[in-house]
Amino acid sequence: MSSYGQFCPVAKAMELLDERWTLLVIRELLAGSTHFNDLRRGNPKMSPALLSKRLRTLERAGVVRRELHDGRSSYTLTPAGEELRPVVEGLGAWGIRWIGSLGEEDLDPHLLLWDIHRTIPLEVWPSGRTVLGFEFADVAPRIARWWLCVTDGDVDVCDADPGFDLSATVTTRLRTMIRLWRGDLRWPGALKEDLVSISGVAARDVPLWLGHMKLAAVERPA
Amino acid sequence: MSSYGQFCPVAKAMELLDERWTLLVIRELLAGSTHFNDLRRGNPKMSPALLSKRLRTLERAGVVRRELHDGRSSYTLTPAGEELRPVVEGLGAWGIRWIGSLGEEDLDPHLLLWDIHRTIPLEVWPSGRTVLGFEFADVAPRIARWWLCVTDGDVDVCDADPGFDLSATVTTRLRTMIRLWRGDLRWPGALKEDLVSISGVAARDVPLWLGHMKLAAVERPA
DNA sequence: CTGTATCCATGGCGATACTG
DNA sequence: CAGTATCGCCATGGATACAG
Repeated sequence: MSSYGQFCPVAKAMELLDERWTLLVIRELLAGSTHFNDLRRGNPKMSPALLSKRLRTLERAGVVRRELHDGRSSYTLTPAGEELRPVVEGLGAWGIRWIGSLGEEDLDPHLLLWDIHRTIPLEVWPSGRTVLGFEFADVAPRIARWWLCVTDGDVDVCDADPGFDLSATVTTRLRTMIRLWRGDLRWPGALKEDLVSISGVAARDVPLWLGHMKLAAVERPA
Repeated sequence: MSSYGQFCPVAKAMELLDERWTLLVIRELLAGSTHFNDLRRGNPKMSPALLSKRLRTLERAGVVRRELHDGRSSYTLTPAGEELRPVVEGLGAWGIRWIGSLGEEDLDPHLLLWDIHRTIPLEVWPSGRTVLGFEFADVAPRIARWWLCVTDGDVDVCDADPGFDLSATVTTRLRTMIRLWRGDLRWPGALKEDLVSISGVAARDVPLWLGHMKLAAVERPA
């Protein structure tokens, strides 16, 4: 966080915000994560030491507030931090418009399921228990199969078979599933071209159940 | 520019944009600078090697376009780069609202005059030549005196006496002048409290001539 | 669960000089 | 004017282990 030697407000903002991981931590807080390990789950490649350091810096800067509730610490955004929402959303909108290509290293199934799990449109899922399976064709067997268990408004991500009956199973390449989630690819077209297949009694409902990430709605450049 | 290992558009955007100086270079391009040395003037503490590297990275990313006009290279933003304007403006608005305190190292008179020189409201200046002097009380003598020469829509910054008659001279601390320029402080109050004094025949017009930086209009938190 | 403590390698970046 | 070239430091941050 060394100084740029400028009085310009953009420079002063960037002194705090342009350090590696910082805005991604804020993105997680904006998304509603409040606990240390949730923040880690949203940024799995960030070391805990560095996360701790970033949180402390943001707290000193008045962007993050740390509180202790029955021995558990929780992190929330102050009004100053909350005001970074348009900036982070603007960066996301820009990113999805202009950074189209994803490298292999960007395709993390855990991150995909974690993101799906927290923005899923629960209101369109049936009541009772619904289990949705994923099978990714092109990743290591150990992390190729995932389950989403939705039980009366509660969502769980499993990387091991929970044992319940499956309402449907989605089979595709991880890259394809991520492109669908990001809105780079549309469900009808992907199904028609056999880029993805859905089996099970509730196969027709899966696209509706999953939806897209919020930024998927951003228009793309012509 | 190492990868975050995430498909999230915010993360992909930050892979490119969170490197030191990058968004400040883009800020300069958004402000209208097109030549290498103009970009340097806007970021005087950035080494030319690093500026060169950043420009190349941004060009590869499709954000900056480099062109040669009669042997002079010029840099302009592509549509993708131009679309970063709301992000940079958002960061500036956030910065001026929430990062109030400026360190001594942020108070660069050259940067102040350079910024004034390019956003000055020429339409309210008289026709013919007008010369405005600055005297900063609290900086090293070598960089304490500056002149702004406005000649029929052309603005020049001088760090040596141009020799013309002065329409007015502004005398104040550099910090105070910067606070006025940023809109942290208002001219009437500063004059009344003798934080700044203006001498010369056109003394009354100086606040109007100078105006403020654009972000000065941003409302501050209560 | 919520972090701290250490260690270490890397390479980013600052400084300076120089060139066509 | 518009950059390259070179050098070397040190801080950043990645990895891992461990602790209250």
